[in-house]
Amino acid sequence: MTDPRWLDDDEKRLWIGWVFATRLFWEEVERDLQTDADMPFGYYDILVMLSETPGRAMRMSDLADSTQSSRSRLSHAVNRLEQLGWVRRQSCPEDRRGQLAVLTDEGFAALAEAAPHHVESVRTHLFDVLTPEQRAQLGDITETLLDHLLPLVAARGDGRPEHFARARAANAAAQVARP
Amino acid sequence: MTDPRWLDDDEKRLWIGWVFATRLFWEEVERDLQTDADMPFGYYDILVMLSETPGRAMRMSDLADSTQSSRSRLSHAVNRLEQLGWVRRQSCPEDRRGQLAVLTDEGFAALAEAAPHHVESVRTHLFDVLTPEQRAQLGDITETLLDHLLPLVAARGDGRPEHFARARAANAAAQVARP
DNA sequence: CACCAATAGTTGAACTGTCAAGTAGTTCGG
DNA sequence: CCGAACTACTTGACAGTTCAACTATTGGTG
Repeated sequence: MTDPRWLDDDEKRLWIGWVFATRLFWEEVERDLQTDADMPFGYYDILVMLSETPGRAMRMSDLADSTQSSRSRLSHAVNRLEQLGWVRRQSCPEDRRGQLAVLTDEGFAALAEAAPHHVESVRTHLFDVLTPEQRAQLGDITETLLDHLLPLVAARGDGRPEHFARARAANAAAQVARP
Repeated sequence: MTDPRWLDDDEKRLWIGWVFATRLFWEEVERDLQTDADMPFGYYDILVMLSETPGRAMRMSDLADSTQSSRSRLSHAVNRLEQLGWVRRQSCPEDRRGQLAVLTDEGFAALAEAAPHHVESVRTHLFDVLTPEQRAQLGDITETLLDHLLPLVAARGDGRPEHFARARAANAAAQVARP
């Protein structure tokens, strides 16, 4: 690599702040979720996505895409969720390669139990600490980052970005399951 | 839990943007580092921290604290790094419970090789896409988040926050090892 | 219609990280 | 100067992730 563009002091400060903030934030949220509901965020996210789909069922690929997950990861995750009794697999009528992941009543209940804690956690660690102005700015910034990141992911053909719209439209990952 | 404070639509949008942005960002950076240097960010971070310490050696606990790492995690990581020949353990003269992690020449070389790619990756996925104004705002926001998060971590007695200052003062994680 | 590429999903091995428990050395009160 | 409490670090089992390889099915194309 020729002539690396090293960071100057301001940039370093921002970088380190970003590293710590994002990583600590996720540690906190995952930790809360683990404590309150005994599930990792990735599983929570899957349950939410299913809970908000009509029929509470989704094709594996679609589910993978809308949860920022590789197919492999999702497959393993659904194995685990199936074993917990929260999700059930069902083969897809239209496409015999396909599988549907179906949220069970137990899964829905687990989610309904977890959701209020999780929302509280998200508020505590994100919304409550930011001013309205900062929220607006952060919204902008994440927009910008996503404009850069989503095409990258798309280019690798991982699937996913087509589904960001869907994930975004859905309540995805925070609001959920008011019974 | 009584009366959860569900997110409204704007908040949901921000939340989902934040989730995707932070997670995709880290996926990209970790992926780049894996591709270019065949190491996870956590290991890179350890090597950087060592490389910037006089003597290129550090107590395990200090190293853990300055890399956002539990002692256990660090211990495992150093096992791996030792096995790669990049770090060497050495028992600490002043405190016979203590261990020093020492960066080897091979470790330094691996870092020097990785660093330019990594900086480029960080620029590409973060700095280059943001306007100067957005950078300033993001700096502010991460500050704010850290003001909230660091005390939390501290309260759990994980160690760490005392060392944030140090990590910040050091070049930590991006600039590095101009030989 | 037969073939072949692309799609859907799974699996197992290797790796990283977490949690709880364990060892060893230090410090400090009585 | 003895023992209890604390600190430093390690370990082993386990959970989640990735990667590469594999099976089954579908959808063109000649």
